[in-house]
Amino acid sequence: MKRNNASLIFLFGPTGVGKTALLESYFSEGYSVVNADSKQIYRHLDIGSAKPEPSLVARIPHYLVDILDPWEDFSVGQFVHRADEAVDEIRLQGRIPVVSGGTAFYFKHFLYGLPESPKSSASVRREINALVQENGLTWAHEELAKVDPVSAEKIHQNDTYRITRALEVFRSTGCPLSSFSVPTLPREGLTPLIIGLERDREELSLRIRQRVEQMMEQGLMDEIGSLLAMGATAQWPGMQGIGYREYFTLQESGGFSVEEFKELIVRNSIRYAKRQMTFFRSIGGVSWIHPDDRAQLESLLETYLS
RNA sequence: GCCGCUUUAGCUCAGUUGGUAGAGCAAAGGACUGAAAAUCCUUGUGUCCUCGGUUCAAUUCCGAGAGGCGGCA
Repeated sequence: MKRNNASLIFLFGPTGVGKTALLESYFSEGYSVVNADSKQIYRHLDIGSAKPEPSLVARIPHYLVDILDPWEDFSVGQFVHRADEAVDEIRLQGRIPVVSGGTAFYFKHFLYGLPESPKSSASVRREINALVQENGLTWAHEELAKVDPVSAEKIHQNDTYRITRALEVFRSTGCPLSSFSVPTLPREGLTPLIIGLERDREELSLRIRQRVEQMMEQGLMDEIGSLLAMGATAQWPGMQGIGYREYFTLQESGGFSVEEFKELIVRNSIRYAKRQMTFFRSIGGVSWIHPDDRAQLESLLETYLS
């Protein structure tokens, strides 16, 4: 098997599809993994984020796992920069990088490159949030329409997140978000083998259910307990992850039963998996396979790497 | 056994003074310009429990039967 210096593999799929197991059996020899999962970058989120076992990480070098504390901010921009560095380093070692994870947004921008728009500013965002809080979302959308009619047209009036971001960009640059161009083609020299993992709905739901059960057995509650002891709040970026956020949601609404907690995690995971699939399907050039289809996977690798 | 209430979307229930029905939740589909496990959008045909009667027309009224809940025996 010849190793092309430009070789790069993407491995993605919805939560619970079986990415980690596949890494274990196919990519342990001569490969290094670059994590593309927005929650596994955080330390202390081991069980709830379904982080790979230490034994796997010991066998296959992993990059971008455990690089931040769960209260620290991260973004696609940082992901792309750090993933680029990781890929370079892996190649220097004569190994093949496998970008693996479930955050479709990260894959998209890694493949196409970042838009020209500026990175997010926490302080400006805070200001905007305060204004939105005070004057209401309708007002915010109208404000946006004044300074950036193109974005206002595209962003739905209920989409707090995107309205805030668009206003933030205008405030910090004086230019509308829509004036920054978005790349539509893969970056120069980037020709990865894109492997998408897919299972049918019932199969995936069942696996998600089993995995949540397993997380509870592994001590998800204890993990949350120690995060709380560290001062965790629902506002920590890491606490937005499924398996953690449900704790805060249920706390807020009063009651709390383990059964309820598990069911909520299962439901949110299944919904997330669906959103992931929608996003992944919009990425071009993907070879979709079932994780158990060894022959298909082997032939894809063979063809790509020779 | 008797009496009362109840049976409508996967679930909880509205509703039609008789013209074949609609909310919430669940579910399905979609979007994605540096927080993305985030944020947001769209989508409701279902023997209105069954059988019979009245009626131009019944899920709606009447009768019987069946299931559920409660009370009395």
